[in-house]
Amino acid sequence: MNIGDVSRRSGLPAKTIRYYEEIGLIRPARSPNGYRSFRESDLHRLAFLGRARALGFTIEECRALLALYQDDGRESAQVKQIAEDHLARIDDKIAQLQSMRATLAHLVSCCAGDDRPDCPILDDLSAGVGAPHDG
Amino acid sequence: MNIGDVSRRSGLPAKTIRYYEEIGLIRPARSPNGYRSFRESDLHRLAFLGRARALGFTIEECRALLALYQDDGRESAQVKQIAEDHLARIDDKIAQLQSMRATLAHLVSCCAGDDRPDCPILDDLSAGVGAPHDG
DNA sequence: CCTTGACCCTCCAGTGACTGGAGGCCCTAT
DNA sequence: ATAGGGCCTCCAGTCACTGGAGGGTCAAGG
Repeated sequence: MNIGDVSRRSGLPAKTIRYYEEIGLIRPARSPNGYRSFRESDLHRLAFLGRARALGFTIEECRALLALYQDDGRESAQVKQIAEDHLARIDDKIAQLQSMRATLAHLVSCCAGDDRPDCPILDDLSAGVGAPHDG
Repeated sequence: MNIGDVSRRSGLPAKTIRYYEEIGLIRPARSPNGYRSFRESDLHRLAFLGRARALGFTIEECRALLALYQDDGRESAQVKQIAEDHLARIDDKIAQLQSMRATLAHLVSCCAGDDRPDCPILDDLSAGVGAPHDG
């Protein structure tokens, strides 16, 4: 298979596949003409990577997961640890975004959104540093 | 004020403040010795930026918001538009993360996390591309 | 006068995970 | 011979910083 074929079958852009080779996540063979020549096992690895990335794992986590996947002597606890760490990160991010969302939604609901300049959003943003009021 | 003072008062790292100058968000004066010399108005801008960034606005949105803030002839609708676009982006991200979270939490709950190699997390990740099964 | 230490400066490189583009080779069909 | 699509490498850019090297400035203490 050429890169275009694996790109279509894995759903990953060719650029990304080349990048994954560059950082050592896959090692496709080469044809005499210099083209990358992918086996089914390469495609399988790429599909794995695509799923893991879609779940938000970092590249380094993907690398670790792939290594565990290949390792018959792994302990599922190692995999679970990676997944749980990632889950915790996701929860942090969700919490952060929800906090932003709450503040922002409130400000938006307070703003008339008309042709006048008065704007509670800007008022809030500019209210950070205490203006030195007599004292 | 030197950069260390505004850093402390705005909560932004000195590096970030220099960066904001580099990209034209602030224009502090200079002392004869070459040090940046910040006025209260610079600090105010930085605090504004800090708040806007904390709400997740991009730098370019911050630039636009600052411009509107300075513009007495603004219409609050312009501000609201930026905030609503951002709110929509946040909602997208939250939805995406929650979908990841759901899948991942399910997988984690299915994984024994012991010393044996069997792992539903890896099974799921590797189940992307149809293995050619007899036919 | 000299040193110490905290502060400040600029410039360069790196982060994560790609993405876009230039410039050029390969292969098949006409 | 040519046209087109696919493939190659290498370089630069994204976003918003962050770290570090190498060096100047300033006030206090010996």
